[in-house]
Amino acid sequence: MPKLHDPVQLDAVFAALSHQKRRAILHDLAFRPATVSVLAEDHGLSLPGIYKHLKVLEEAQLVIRKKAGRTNFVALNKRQWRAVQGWIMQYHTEWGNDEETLENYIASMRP
Amino acid sequence: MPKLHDPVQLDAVFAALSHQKRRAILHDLAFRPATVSVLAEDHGLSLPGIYKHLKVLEEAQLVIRKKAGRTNFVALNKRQWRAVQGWIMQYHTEWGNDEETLENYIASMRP
DNA sequence: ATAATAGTTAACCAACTCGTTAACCTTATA
DNA sequence: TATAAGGTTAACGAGTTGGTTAACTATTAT
Repeated sequence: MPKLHDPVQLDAVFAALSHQKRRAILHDLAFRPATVSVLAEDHGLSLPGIYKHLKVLEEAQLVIRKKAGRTNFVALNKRQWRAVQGWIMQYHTEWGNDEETLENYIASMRP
Repeated sequence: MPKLHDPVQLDAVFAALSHQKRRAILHDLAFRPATVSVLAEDHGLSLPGIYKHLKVLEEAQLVIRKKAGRTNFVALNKRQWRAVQGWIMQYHTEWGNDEETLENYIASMRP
């Protein structure tokens, strides 16, 4: 599994994912590429509105774009998506009750 | 694997992860719980500074807290962390070159 | 009872976000 | 060539973020 390391990239990726419409756009793009105007239509946004979201997604490298004439196609960047999955999955937390763990820890800290 | 559904929660979780210091705090907490002041010290922040970050993490339910006297202990909320992993991993993208996929798609769209 | 420790809250500020409308550029189409 | 279609850019405004210092509350130690 590929993995992200650059903090600036990670900031950008998670900021991009922190907005419902951008997650919805990615969800769409997971099935098929789309044009800028179709995305605007489908997500109830003005063209400048969708444009900004796409810019955020592109700067996070979560999507790639390709111009064909005056039409601009957008697709999911699977490589980056897998990198995000890699980052998230590197933290394996064991099963167990947090409250209990914290109680024990506090108890162990008492003088 | 548990999974997140509420868009507001997802917004909060990814916004929380979109800041380097908060990711560093979570990284710390993955090993052991800590107090507010120790976290402030370790991450070079004033007490109000760390406090705000912890509030963001707590609202995203990524950490839990427990007061013991005047000391406030913070721990990773493993359940929520696993839920985030679940959300991320539900999108399985097959291996393959995006550029190529997009090229093919554009070609298939041409009149 | 006084003082120190641990944390919280308030107030402030510069920078950024997310939406808008209006103006503009580029590439078809009539 | 003019017009339309598809995108981009600029400018603005309400709201949020991330840090600070100063003031305050609550708990422990002397």
